[in-house]
This record gives sequence, structure tokens and C-alpha cells, in this order.
Amino acid sequence: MPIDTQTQSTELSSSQKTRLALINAALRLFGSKGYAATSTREIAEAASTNISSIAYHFGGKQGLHTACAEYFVSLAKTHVNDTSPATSAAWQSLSQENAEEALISFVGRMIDFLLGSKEAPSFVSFVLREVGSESDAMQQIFEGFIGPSIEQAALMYSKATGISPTAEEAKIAVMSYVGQVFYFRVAQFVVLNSLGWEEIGPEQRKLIKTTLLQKVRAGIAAAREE
Amino acid sequence: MPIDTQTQSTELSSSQKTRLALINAALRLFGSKGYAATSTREIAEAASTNISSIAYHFGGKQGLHTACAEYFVSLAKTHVNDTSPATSAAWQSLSQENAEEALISFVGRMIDFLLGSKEAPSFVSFVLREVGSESDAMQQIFEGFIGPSIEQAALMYSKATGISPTAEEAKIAVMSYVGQVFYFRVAQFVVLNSLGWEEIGPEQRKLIKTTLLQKVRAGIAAAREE
DNA sequence: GTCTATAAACAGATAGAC
DNA sequence: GTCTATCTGTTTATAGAC
Repeated sequence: MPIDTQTQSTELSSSQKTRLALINAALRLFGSKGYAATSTREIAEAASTNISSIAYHFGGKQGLHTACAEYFVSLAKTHVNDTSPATSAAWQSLSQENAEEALISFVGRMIDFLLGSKEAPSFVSFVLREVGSESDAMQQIFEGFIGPSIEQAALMYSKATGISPTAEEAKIAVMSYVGQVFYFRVAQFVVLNSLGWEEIGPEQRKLIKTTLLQKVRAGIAAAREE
Repeated sequence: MPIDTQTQSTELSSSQKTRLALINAALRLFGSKGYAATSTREIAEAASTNISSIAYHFGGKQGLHTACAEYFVSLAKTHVNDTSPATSAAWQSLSQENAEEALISFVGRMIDFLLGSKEAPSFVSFVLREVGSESDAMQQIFEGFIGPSIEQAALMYSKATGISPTAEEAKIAVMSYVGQVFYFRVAQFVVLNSLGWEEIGPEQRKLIKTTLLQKVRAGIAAAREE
């Protein structure tokens, strides 16, 4: 059961504060160093609490890890739901042009989040380490967030291009867009060194966005003509 | 100094055999479980030797890790040099059409290697874990292999599209192609679950290849018309 | 060069005081 | 609920026999 650790706006009990601090610290440390390389002592110190709090709140290190995955899913879900409040049925009636714009907007928002937000590095690192080990946590992240997102984007793609919504090509195309964007976050070291950049700031992000979205539009147009 | 552990064809001394077995076992284990989660006992067992061999041959766990990176670079380099024996000057004189075909061939071979070869999972996992930690090993991998490959592909892209070879757009486009392909290997869990596939076999690889290369061609055509 | 035995450090978990 | 103190197992590194 994903516990609501974020939406509670005003007052948090001392217990909840400790709990949330532990999850945030763990998510960051698990992401940057990996699960095995992160010690519970380290997490407790980063969360400004005691090692025993981990056993008390989560049963142990593994329980804290599970809680991190649940926290990520609940956060990612509200993020996505906020930005696309329309129902699945509403997508069905979109015109080709509107579907294309919706897909472009989807990829654009993904670029802004993955390359522009403060939380992205932790989140992406965490999920990236999970996806390698086909863990229960990954299953949960897929079913709760990634799967539905790809499903929805594939629907937009099929509307935009006119190909069948059940065609495997739609999902492959969508995943290729996702993959492109992730690369610029995950392989940031390669990106910075190849281009001689110091960082991926607003200007760099804009250049990446322009180049990538042009490719997406070209790909949609080409698929439409088949 | 990258030590030649592979090209020696016929006879390997007992010492070299142990050394190579340790590197191969470590590369696989570091990739699949991560550096911290892999114990030297485990590596020694997988390599059918004793723990102390690690200290003897590499000084310790960290030394073995460095040797893995060096081994990867030397292997990747010979792979790339084998498949593109032409000099940099030769690329300069390519026609638009030939440059496009060279780029398509580059992406196609990347798909075949990353999704079809037996070694790819270990290698990709290893490099993926390195790229997160901007380690000395990663610097070496970039300078020895990744950087030059991107440079070369960007040159093909500029020839194929007619844009300036120094334009940042060329490298961004090339990296977007690389990113797409990597996603299908790295996020294989997502790919299989989204598409309901059991594995990425020859037929699946062919479908991915067709879809992705169509996008690459469309992107080149669009950039050419600007 | 390879092995056994062991040292020294560190991990996660837990009992019990407050 | 949070803390201190401690237990038990495991890690890497190393000294020394062969």
C-alpha cells in the first residue's frame, strides 16, 4: 500500500517527517551509489535520524527499498495525471493533428522533466538500477507508471499516424522516443564530453528539444505516408 | 596500459588464463550485480580460482575493476576498427547517399550487436554502471571508444544531410540514435512487458530494426530539406 | 603462482533504556 | 518513537605454508 507521504500539505507528525526524510535520503543514495553500496548508517545520517528508525518504520533495509519504489510510483502517477487529466476515451476522438501535438507535448514535457528538474537525477538513477534487476519493485514501477504511460503515448502515435493502435510498431516508436530522451540524462557524461558542454542548462535543453522534436515530427510524417 | 588478454590465439600460460578468467567473470558479475554487491569470493569461484589470485594479479578488487575497463576498451576498439577500416579522410569524400547508407549501416550494426550478441548484456551493464559514476574508468572508455565513435557518426550525418560538420545538431542527432538503440537493451524489461514478448529474438530484432531505421531515414531527409 | 588461515573493518539487525 | 549498545555474520586484505 503506497502511503501518502507528500500530498499532506500543512502539518506532518514527527513520525511522518522521519519516515519521509528516510525515503528521500534513501532514494537519492540508492540511486547514486546503488542498493548494496549504501549502508543504513549512511541513510540514517543523511536523514538526520538514527539507524534504528529504519527498522522501526520499514522493518529493515529491504523494506525501505520497497517504500522508495512505492513512493516513486505515487509521485510519478500524480505528476502524469496532473498533466493529462483527459480520460482514455477522450484520446480516442482526437484528430490527427491534435494527436500529433499531444505526442509532441508528451515528449517535450519528458525532456523538460528529465533534463530540467531537480528531482530527475535521483529518480532516474533509482529506476535505472531497478530496471537492470528485474525486481518486484521494478514490476510495481512498470505496472503503476511506465506501462500505462507507454500505452497512452502509443495511442496518440496511432491516432497521429493512422496506423492500427494494436500495431507493435506504435509502441516501438514511442519507446524509441523515450529512449532518446533518457539517453541525454543517463549518459550525460557522454553528452557533455562529446559536445564540450559544461552542463545541460536551459539553452542546451532547448537545442536538444528542437533537434529531437524535429525528428519526432519527421518520423510521424513518414509513418503517415505508408 | 591495456594488457592484451584476447588476441593471443593459441597458447595461454596458466597465469594468463587465470587473469583472463578473472576479468571475464568480474565483467559479468560487476555488470549484473554491481561493483559493491559483488564479492571477491564470488568472482574467484566463477573464475574457478582462489580469492588470493585477485590480490596477486590486480592488487585487489579495485585493481580488477580497472582491468575490466581496460579490457572492455581494447575489445571495443578492435571491434570498431575491424568494421570500419576506412580512414577519416575517406569519409570526407563520400557522397550524400553513401554517407546516409554508412550511417544506416552504423545504426544497424549497433542494433545487431546490442540486441543480438551474447556479450552485449555484460558489456552494456558494465558500462552503464560506470557512466553513472563519472569514474576514471569511464573517462578511459569515453576517450578510447565512445567519443571517437560519436565523432565519426556525426561526420557521416553531416555528409548525409549537408549541415556543417561542426554543428552541435549533428552530434545531438547521432546521440539520439544511439540512445534509442540502447534503450531496447537497457530497458529490456520494459520492452518485453509492454509488447508482451518473451524475448528479443531474431524476429523481434528485425521489427525493431525496420522501425528504427525508418525513423533515422526520415530524420535525415527532414534535416536535408532545411 | 596458488592455496589456507586469519586479521581488521564493516554490514544489518535487535534488545532494552528512556 | 527514538536512542545507545551490542550481537552476529560477512567483507576485503594479507601473512605465510607449499
